Amino acid sequence: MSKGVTAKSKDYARWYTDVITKAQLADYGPVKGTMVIRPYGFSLWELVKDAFDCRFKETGHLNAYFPLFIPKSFLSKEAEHVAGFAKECAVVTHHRLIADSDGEGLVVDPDSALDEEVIVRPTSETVIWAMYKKWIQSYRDLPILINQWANVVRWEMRTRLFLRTTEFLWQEGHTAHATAKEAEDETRQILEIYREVAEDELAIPVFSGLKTDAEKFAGAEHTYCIEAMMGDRRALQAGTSHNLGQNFARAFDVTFQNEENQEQHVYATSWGVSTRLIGAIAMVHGDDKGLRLPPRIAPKQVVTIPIGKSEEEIGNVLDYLETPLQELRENRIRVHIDDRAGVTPGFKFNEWEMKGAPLRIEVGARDMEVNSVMVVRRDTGEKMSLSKEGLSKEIPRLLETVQLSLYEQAKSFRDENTFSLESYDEFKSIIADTSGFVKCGWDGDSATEATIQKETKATIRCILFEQKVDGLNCIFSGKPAKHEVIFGKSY
RNA sequence: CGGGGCGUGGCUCAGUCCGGUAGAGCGCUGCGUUCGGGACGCAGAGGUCCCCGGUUCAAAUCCGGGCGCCCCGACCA
Repeated sequence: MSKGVTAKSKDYARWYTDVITKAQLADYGPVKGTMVIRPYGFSLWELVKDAFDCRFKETGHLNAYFPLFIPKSFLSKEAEHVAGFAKECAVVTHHRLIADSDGEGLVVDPDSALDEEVIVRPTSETVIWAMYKKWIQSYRDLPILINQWANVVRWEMRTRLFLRTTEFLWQEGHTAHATAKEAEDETRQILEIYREVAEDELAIPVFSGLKTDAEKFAGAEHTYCIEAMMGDRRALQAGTSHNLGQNFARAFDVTFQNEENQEQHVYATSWGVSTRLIGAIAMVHGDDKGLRLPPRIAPKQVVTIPIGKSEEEIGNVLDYLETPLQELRENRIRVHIDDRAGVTPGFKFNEWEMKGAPLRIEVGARDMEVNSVMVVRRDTGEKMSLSKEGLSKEIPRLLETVQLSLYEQAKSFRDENTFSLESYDEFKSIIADTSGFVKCGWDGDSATEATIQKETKATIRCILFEQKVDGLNCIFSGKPAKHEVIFGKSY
């Protein structure tokens, strides 16, 4: 691992790429736009995933798996949905390769063309609703609360590790309900889970709200979202929950008989978060030394680095630490001992800072003499000498402190860069000069939204749940505001 | 798809203008000394200079053609 990363202030995009690759979260795959998630990055993803998965299960959802391949014709059944995804679909047209006539290469066998071409799922609404049609007859079959963890493919032109890759991992929930209210409750319940995981586990403060029609999911009645601010003050959509109404039920003709024996279309929701969240964690918390991971999702919460001049001295340190570290493990703390030989302690300090381990324990002869250990916080860099006996109590407390501190730091940063404005001139200069979020009134007109986007590149990230529209005017038109919204430049 | 740049050891790149033994730093391997903030010495390994063709006694270097990648603009979780 070469030294350091490009300074955040110097080149944010490069800083980000440096951190992701040097912390060994991910690497570029051989096909343009693809990404390898390396073991450290995948461990992080697994912890994020579990935080969501257990909450989905607590609220009655079950995991299932639907196919990667979808008949091309399915995509076209819902008009908005096609328009949204058709232009970025990978299409499978053949099923065989043969040796090239003039050498060693392989070419597509023209005789192997598929009768019906299939697409690689960009999202699974269509296959899932084709199946739900078979499974739903009566109100007794409802609700269906299914989630799947899967990969999807969207053929993007410009990609960035975790933030936008051709293939990515995500979770997509697809539910079917008897009433509009149930579907709406589900959509909101999931959004609340997203908010909770983002804030409590990933330590990322978010704005929750509604997407405008221009920004909503293709095929949804309406879309709720959580929006976060990255370290360069740009917005990142961190999760979306869609109320699909009866759009997909109509497109796939999915009906049920209600208690009054009437045939009705089913109400639907879908919702997702993706590996993009890993990018968000890096951008919200990272600094010029690398990642800073919130303890609740850090693969290694406490990294111990023994210091000594010989194998024997290292052995003594490991003996010294055995009991306290065992106690921590029994307490379900993820403890790692970096006892690699031939690498200096200083190198290890830097490496684990790059990887964002929340706490580091350094132990050498000096500590053993006074029956203590040196503990260093990644978020602040603060070093403290703690008694060996107190560790099993102190470490969990410190991890909590770091968790909260990261959240507070991120929240202060976001709030300092969120401006409540009333003048469009100020709006333009804020967006152009420092970036950041602008909280302001909007007249609800999509033409206004489009013009602002054209002039400033800022989009409405969300219509806030908590609204104060009394006396508020539209930032652009000056007409009475219909909504209070957050504008920002987005990823 | 439009504009710009680049392909040389695992990585970052020099060498190309002006043809003449393929280099540096980092990384890697071995041994020794080190070890509380990215250690040092010695010895080594590692190359289709993107590909194809041409010019030449001789091509990483010149000429022609191709391929690939990166950056900037129009779409996006």
